Amino acid sequence: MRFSKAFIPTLKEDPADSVIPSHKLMVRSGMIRMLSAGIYSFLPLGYKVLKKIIEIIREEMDAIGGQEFHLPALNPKEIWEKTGRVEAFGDTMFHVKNRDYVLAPTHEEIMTFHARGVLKSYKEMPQIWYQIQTKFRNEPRPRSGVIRGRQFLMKDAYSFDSSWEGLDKSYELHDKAYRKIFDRCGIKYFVVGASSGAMGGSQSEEFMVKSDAGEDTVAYCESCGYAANVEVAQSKIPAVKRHEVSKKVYEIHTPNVKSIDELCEFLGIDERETAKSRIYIFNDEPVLVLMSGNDEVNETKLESALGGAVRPAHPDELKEITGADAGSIGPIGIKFRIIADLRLKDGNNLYSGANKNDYHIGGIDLKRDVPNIEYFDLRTVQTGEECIKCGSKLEVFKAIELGHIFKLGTKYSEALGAMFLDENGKENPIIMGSYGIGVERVLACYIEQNYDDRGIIWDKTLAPYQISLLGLNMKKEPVVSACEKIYGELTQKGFEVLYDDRKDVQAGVKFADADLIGLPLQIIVGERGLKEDLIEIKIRRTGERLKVKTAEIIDKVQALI
RNA sequence: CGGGGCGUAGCGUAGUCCGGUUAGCGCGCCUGCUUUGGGAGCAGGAGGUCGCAGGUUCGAAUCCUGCCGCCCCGACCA
Repeated sequence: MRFSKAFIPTLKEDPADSVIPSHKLMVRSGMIRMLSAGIYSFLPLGYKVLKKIIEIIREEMDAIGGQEFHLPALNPKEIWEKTGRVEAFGDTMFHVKNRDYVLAPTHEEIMTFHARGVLKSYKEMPQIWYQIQTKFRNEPRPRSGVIRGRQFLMKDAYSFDSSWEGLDKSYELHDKAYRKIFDRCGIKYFVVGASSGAMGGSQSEEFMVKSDAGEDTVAYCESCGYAANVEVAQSKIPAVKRHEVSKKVYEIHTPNVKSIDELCEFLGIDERETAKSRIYIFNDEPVLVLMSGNDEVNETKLESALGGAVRPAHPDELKEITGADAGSIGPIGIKFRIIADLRLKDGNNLYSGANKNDYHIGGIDLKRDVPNIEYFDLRTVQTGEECIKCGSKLEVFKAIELGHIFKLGTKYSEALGAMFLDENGKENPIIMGSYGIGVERVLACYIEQNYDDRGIIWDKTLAPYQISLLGLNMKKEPVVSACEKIYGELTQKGFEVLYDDRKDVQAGVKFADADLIGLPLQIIVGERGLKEDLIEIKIRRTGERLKVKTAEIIDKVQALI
């Protein structure tokens, strides 16, 4: 491609509305432009990369026996009502105004619809069906460029099995395919066990990339590879020690002492001797949640312990419920349900609130004084705690979810009546899995991991072109003819070359654009070098420069790429 | 949806508090000449409903009201 004919609108300055590096660089290098919040147009350069990612995904999906579909994004609302997901998605789903259609945010329903009545025998399974297609989600707050959009490309795949063992196998196949896809794309990722959330189903794993732009928080152990979303992560943090002798319960006047830190300072004790109370509302009933010291309540863990959605009690409800404000609440004298973090199990000689403002209680023995207490893992893991598996230090950080694989089970097949006959002629719901990859996120994450202060750094696999050919002064005949020759030969050999043949552009501008766009190799043809019969090759990633005889340039490029 | 910020030419911005020339600057764009290995120089030029609507005023980018859009933090999130 000749730069003079290409539409690659590069920008010298960062766009004002972008924050993260990948977003800035995609806009600056002319890959994308925003149309509206969370809605991006891919320009030719960006679309070239996207197509390469799609092709890798397609190859690996085909390699595990996947069959590619192309389903409509416009769906009758009725089918979504059958699975209860119109309500489940709520405002996240786009609704068409002048007909009873919705824009599909995913495709479990539609794939199941097609399986229903067609996959009727165990003999026809397993099946893996997938597509690479646009999804629509009315995100309340799109952000980070292409990472969270209202319209985005997803590779979504669905497996249909006649047994749970079959599902395990399909799930394994996807796990392997995903690893190959991300490896081939050159992305450094890790896999975490996750809560399956509103998708339903049992096992699920997320493929994550470490990034400050991420929306998930994960705990990761470098030495053994343990990784888990903080929603479910555990650590080896020691339980509170039970002392041999339990003291008696006694009240302490603690004026203006609100936080655990203040309490520790006031009494000269360690935070491990304290129990913090939080009040949550579950099914319109209050629940007191007791945590050790400054441990944070993990609401996801709390919800799975209780088996339903919770909300923190409002500050003005607290006094009515407990008799005290936040900071003075404790387990003694509470008549409603009390649950505590496992770390506190059978703890004694603890300090907690007295349910009376400005008072705390010491000498609490949970076993003796709070007999109905229930214990669950409720705390949020912190950086520096010991890995639950190997005991090394855990690191907690933000990450972007690139892909997610789920064992769905029979939720959708049951709701939509997708049944098959087994070996015994008995009717059963098809056992399903569902597997997604955010295609633009693969692109954005690659860039997040591969850039410097000059621009993007492409490996040849995803690079929109492999080679930048820079004709430094296109008004000089020797430069032009050398460039044309190289361009012709490389193109003939099947290389994708972006040939900067712009006539009235300064050398500096060409260098800057080449570094910004970031193709792996730059062939630099200038009058100066040609006088000595030399052409320069620059390797974008390392900045290394090689001077090569004109006659050897093609061989050298082939060797380097 | 809560909190904060912003909206002036294709991009980046000054001016807004305290109303008053023809709305300024840099980049980019067009023409000509020069320059040509790391974002050139000179000269000339085009490009603006100052987000939209209403109001106050002799006069509004500037003050008031409403709306829209964009970004960030939070909530939410498959």
